Amino acid sequence: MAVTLADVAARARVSAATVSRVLNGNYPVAENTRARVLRAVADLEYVVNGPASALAAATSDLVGILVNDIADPFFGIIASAVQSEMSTATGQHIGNGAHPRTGDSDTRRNPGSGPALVPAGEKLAVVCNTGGSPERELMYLTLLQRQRAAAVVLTGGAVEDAGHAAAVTAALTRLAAAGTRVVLCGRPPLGPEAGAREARATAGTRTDLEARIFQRAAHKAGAALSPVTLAFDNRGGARRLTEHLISLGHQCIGYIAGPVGRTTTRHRLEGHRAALAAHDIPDPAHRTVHGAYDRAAGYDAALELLRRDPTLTAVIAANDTAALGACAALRERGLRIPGDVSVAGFDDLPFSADAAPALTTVRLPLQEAGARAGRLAMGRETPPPGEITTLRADLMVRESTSSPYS
Amino acid sequence: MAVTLADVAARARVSAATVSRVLNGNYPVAENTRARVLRAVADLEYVVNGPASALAAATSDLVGILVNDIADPFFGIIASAVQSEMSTATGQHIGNGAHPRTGDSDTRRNPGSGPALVPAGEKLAVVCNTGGSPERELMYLTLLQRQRAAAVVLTGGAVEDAGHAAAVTAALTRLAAAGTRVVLCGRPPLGPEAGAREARATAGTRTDLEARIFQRAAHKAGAALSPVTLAFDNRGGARRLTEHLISLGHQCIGYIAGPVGRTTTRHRLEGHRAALAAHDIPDPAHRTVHGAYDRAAGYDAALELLRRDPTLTAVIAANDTAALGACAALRERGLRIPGDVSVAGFDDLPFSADAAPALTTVRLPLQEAGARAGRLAMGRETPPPGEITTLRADLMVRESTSSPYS
DNA sequence: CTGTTAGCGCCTTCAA
DNA sequence: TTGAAGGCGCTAACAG
Repeated sequence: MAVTLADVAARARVSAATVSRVLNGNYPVAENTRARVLRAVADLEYVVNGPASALAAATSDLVGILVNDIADPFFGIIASAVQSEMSTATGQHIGNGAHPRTGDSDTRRNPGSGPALVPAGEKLAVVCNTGGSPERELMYLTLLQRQRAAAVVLTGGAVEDAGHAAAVTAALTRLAAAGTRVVLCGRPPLGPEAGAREARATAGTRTDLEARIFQRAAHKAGAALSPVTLAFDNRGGARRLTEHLISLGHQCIGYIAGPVGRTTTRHRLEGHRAALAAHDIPDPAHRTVHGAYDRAAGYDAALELLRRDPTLTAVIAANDTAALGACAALRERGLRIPGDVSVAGFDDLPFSADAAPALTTVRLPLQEAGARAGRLAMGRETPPPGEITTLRADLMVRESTSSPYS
Repeated sequence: MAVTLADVAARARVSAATVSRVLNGNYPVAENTRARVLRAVADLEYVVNGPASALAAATSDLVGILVNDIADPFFGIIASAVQSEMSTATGQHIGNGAHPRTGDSDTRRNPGSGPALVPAGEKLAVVCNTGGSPERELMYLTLLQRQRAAAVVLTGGAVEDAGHAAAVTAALTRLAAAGTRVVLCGRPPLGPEAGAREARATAGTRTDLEARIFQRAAHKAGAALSPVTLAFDNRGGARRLTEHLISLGHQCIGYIAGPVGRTTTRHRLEGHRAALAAHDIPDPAHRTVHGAYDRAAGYDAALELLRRDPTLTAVIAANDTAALGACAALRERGLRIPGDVSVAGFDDLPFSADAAPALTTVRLPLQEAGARAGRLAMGRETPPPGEITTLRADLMVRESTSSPYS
């Protein structure tokens, strides 16, 4: 059927072993032999059989990046950074649309037509969209283990459910045991404690079966698994944001939280509440509304908050997208921002600075996080001591917030 | 090292073939044998070795989705749709953050802990970010061929360069020859003609080598390759958009085009110019500025257009993101939208409706396109007659455009 | 319905 | 520096 190593070997009049060696560049080969082989490869348009080589070598060049929502730039930015960092060729983002450069770089270019020359060691970084579904997350993890992926990067918040936490921990443990590098990026650390706390928190509603499953997985995982973790300081950022509003004079702040049962949602909400508590500002339950991390949810939530308490002077959303939805809702209600109501978001996605008014928010170093995760996944950067790094979350004050007395 | 089929077979006291059969569900197996095998699989936490099975079966469950910019929701939305359509489990997007449902669905669920049960035939849909780089595009194509991908979906505009077009055509031809399904989504059709026209257009600047390469590839590809194509009506949409502005009374319209050398850029620009020409409105070159498809480019371009011609009454951007950047620039210049200057975009991304003022734009059925591409890639939908479908591009009139006399 | 027998294409010792 | 040979784990005919 397809061209195989043997065909190339025959044409180059060498053994298959030699062809393998020049292709993998991990063994000395005479220069002219090497040239002959390369020519044969080009002539035959030979393309390595990935499965075969992965089988023989017991490793593959697949790297999986799991995201909760690929349509959300939050994840797109992280994934993009992970990928660029992983590509050996320093492929730049050709944003300005310049014609592809044809200059010869250091790397030898493709001689003639035929398949693109893939640098040895090049990884196939792929992003998998879980859509926030625990089942799909586990499925992808299994699928990646099947492929004997070289590395797996999990991004974004996790679902808070003891059973699922245990299952993920188990899956990651298996992956790690199989030699796959595991990196958590913008995701809270794993570990028995995390799961245990959840287990306690939801104990009332959990079945015995779930409890047992969890115990088993937690036990197996034990201290054995502690993947490299890059976490965002969601709590701290949220707290600083709310404190900013408080310092402006706001006392009556509505909070549009993310979906319930997600770590990110909880951490941001905790930060918000910590700020309120620190200033002895009451926080009645009706001032918090949960919703998805999208525009429509922000829109609906803002309306709901207003309905519950028309005296609100500020609204904080769990992310920028929802914040903009909230802005739209407030505007339609005839309220001016920040004149009548201040609005703030979280993440500092690119469009936030361009909104009208520009959105006050919390900047997360998405790019940096992705890049580091990429290097970690490639094994090009040694994990930080303790294996868990917390990334800064800086307050970005812009035009959408002001004093309520103005 | 890892648990293998043989281990499972031994534990279940059956042959490896039998285990394979129950796992792949493509062959009758006695119910109790089947149960025994499944139990062994769970006990041993066995996970299929993907490479090995791909090698033996000469196919894999990998499906690649190539996008130009994963951080751009335009691609995120398409990719997301492709993926959901591909997942056999009707995994919904859990947007409302409800706790994962634990109800037993029709599909048998994971018994106990252990690896997630992956439905037979489940594909691993992965998205590859080319960053708009032709080299990376080719590299990914080769990498996917290596993996013997089941299907490849190319999304978005293509780079217009004879050499590259030929290389892509050649790569896709090889892929198709190897049994990989190829789908073009939101990307203009391939084919010798397309390449040929480009070849002619740029003949002056091309080297003989490139010409020869192209000839060869075009010849090989010939009529042989005509992948299923889903194209957007970029020309028509752009034309209708510009006509809308003209009908409002605008005569002096600035155009912020996308990066040069891209099909999408050219098609939209052509539609714009066709509208102007049809109404005998002059179109001096200085009214068009090229830039990336991002916010910063739109911002800069708007400023440049204004500098060149302060009498502009409208600005059309090649996409929504750039349009919003342009809005920001105009606003900073003290111009009101649409009072002083009308602004329009393209794509109708979710945030466009929420901008202030809501953006007039052209809606592209991204979701629908992605979903169809997904079905096509899975072979679940037969290609339309002629194998090339053009998707509608509907004008969405909102608040950012108005008569220049208002 | 289940077991047996060959490979699938490549990598990797081990010799030469 | 190169060749020869065995096996990686699974699937797909064939038998039975």
